[in-house]
Amino acid sequence: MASKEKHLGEFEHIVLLALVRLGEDAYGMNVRTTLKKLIDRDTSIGSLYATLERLESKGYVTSLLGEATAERGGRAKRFFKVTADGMRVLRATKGRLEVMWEGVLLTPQTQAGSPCAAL
Amino acid sequence: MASKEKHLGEFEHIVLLALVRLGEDAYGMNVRTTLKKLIDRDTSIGSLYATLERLESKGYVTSLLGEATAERGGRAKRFFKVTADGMRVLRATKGRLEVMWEGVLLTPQTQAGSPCAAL
DNA sequence: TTAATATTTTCTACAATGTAGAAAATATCG
DNA sequence: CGATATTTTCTACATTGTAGAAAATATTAA
Repeated sequence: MASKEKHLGEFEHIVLLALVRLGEDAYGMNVRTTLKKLIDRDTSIGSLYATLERLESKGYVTSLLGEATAERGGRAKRFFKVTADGMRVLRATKGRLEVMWEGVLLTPQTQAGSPCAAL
Repeated sequence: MASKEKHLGEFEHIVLLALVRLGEDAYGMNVRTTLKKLIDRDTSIGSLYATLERLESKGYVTSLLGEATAERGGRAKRFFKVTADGMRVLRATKGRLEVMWEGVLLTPQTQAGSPCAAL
């Protein structure tokens, strides 16, 4: 057959992007606050870690426990890093979305007769 | 609290876009072939209709049975139309994705030190 | 040292979305 | 009518999204 592409879920997509952006500072709680700041998205810790773990089991990210010498209270951070495969699937996902969006108008007052006459 | 946004699932997103593009000719089987042509995505009929129905129950599309006077064999087509709400959620989804993608590099040879050093 | 507090992750459950294929419906044509 | 063509409906299950309590583990105060 054809098309053996892997698809990123909507939230997986977002989380993976947050990890890329955070770079060296990519750990759970930080991803959470980042999503809140950037797109005002509220996510529970459970949702986040479940997704993080699934991304890891798919090989899109790897994780490593942080240094125990941090000067703060609390449990050790777990840092995540997006893998080459993770970047690949991000690229593919973006590409497909771009193709699908091609020519689709978004203005609230879409002109009649256009292929996008929903409004 | 905040952020009462509705999120489109990955496939819902794609299907909604296909419907917009197909315009007057947006019915199940056609969406299927369109997805295959545009992004080489194989979808079973079951997957497609399940999603179409969910989109309708959320108010993102409406549907209407086609004319019985079609000059061909087979069952009547069911045409779908994206609603104003459907367009709204598409816009919102795209906006969030654009924010998340901002500044994220995708070239396979990403330069070291950049926030995107996965490759 | 022990308790209080702070920070982050793990665990457990369930809801929503994605996926598939057989079956049903319904039209034309020989 | 029976064969064939086209499209949708139905039934089931896998994967992803969601949440919050509990656990782990560090610092600081008593």
